[in-house]
Amino acid sequence: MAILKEKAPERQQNSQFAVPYYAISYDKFFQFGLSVDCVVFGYYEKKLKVLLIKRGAEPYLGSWALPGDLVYPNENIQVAAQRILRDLTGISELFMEQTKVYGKVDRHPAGRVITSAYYSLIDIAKHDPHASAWAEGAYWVDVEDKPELAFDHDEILEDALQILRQRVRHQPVGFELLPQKFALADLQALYEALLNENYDKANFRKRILAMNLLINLKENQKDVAHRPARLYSFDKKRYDELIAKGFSFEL
Amino acid sequence: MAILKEKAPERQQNSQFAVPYYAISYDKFFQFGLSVDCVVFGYYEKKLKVLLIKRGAEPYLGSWALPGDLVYPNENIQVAAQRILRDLTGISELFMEQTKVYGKVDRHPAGRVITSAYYSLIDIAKHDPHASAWAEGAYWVDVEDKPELAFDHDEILEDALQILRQRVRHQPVGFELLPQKFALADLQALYEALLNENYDKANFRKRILAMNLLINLKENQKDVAHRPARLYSFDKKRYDELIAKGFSFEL
DNA sequence: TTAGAGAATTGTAAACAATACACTTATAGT
DNA sequence: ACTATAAGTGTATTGTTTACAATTCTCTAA
Repeated sequence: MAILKEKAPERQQNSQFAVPYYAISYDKFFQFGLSVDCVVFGYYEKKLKVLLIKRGAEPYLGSWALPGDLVYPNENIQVAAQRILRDLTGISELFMEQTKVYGKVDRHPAGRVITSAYYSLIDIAKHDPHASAWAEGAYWVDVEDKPELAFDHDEILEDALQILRQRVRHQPVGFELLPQKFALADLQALYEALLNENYDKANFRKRILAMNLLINLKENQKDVAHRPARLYSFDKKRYDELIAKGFSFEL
Repeated sequence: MAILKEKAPERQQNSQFAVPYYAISYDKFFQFGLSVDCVVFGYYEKKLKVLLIKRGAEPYLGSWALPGDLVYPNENIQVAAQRILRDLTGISELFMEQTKVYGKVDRHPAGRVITSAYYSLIDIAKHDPHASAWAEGAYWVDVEDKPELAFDHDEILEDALQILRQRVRHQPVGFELLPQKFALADLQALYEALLNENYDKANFRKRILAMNLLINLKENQKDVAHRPARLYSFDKKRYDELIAKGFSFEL
């Protein structure tokens, strides 16, 4: 361990556990509220959707917003996030990942509330959202055509979207948005919707299959008016193995 | 805007702005402390370093820790982060980026303190750290050979390291660790140290130059005992232009 | 002044991967 | 059995990456 710089001359101020010289009492530091806001993405009819609520309470009564709630003082953040999504969707084991913290002094009219944002991906067909207590209703809204949101939620959503696009390029999170069994064309359409690009069918298929992350279910689509496609599912076990070996997913 | 689900039956609980049914008062939600912890990376003698302090106050007096401090109730988080690093390094315009929030109920012995972590990259040669008030001293420590840290700082550092590696692959943040003027071999050594890989000198050079993100300074190294290398600097202006056009940096 | 050391820089053939696009196959509906 | 539609396959071309050798430049020390 290289030490490049020795101890500096003493000053006595700003100590984390003593009263600072300009006399703000220690308690003053413990006045923050903490909330979680969830950006829940879904995919439906070739469009990326986000789950929004209409606020049923002040402030911003009646406005559109991301689902979120205050965290209890004895509750872990991750647990709070799961609680909010469980209330909203009825699902308890959701894919969730932290995006960013938002803590502008004036971001919340009720006081200094900092919020930790999470994004989540779910298969819409499988799980319809309920409305919850603090909302008039929960709705799936097209991301491309969303209303203005309360608080700084527009910024939170924008950031989450950017992080989703980044992730989807480098990690196979996209599978969370699809049903368990899907055709390669479904996967391609999803990627095209998410990333706003078009891929060649033959080449997309080859690239995806070359990764060896799909299980061929030896089972075909039903009730389509043309040649039915082969169904696949995502091989999470194999993915974890590859990751452990230092494999990096690309597009 | 597609509405897939209408308003659900009413319940009255958990409201963000009414007292919940199990009678926790509203004030009870505003008891959190907020801190910022900074993971400052530097690069020196072909090793990745991190700036650590030795704590000069309880709790964890005498332990190694990341530099950090409580945020004032009227202070923006980003501002607090800059303040902490300015106290420590004397630099006011540092590259900083949020990594994650840590909020386990018991992570801090003094109460419920959630912390927002930031990482930062600086050119060690240019800026020596001071020790600050709450620390006995600030030291550059080899990341590969670091002591155990106070609080959950081991986890924070580990996560930051992972994020740094991810970033450095896809965005040219690495340049922040180098002096303004550098040789291609310096850049290669930096990448090799960061990512723990070895690159072919000829191919690395071609890949980097093909990106057109370096400015050839038409100026050579001095005082080396062999053919001096051409010096380059990073062309941030051009990078911003490319990004605006949807360019994505790779490795 | 010059030879040798050490690293920078350039060049290139071969291996590999990505792309465009045409072709073949399977099912449902008429 | 014929047509429409989309699934799935094959391949030549082009472009990129890799490995490794050859060359150039400057310093140092004889």
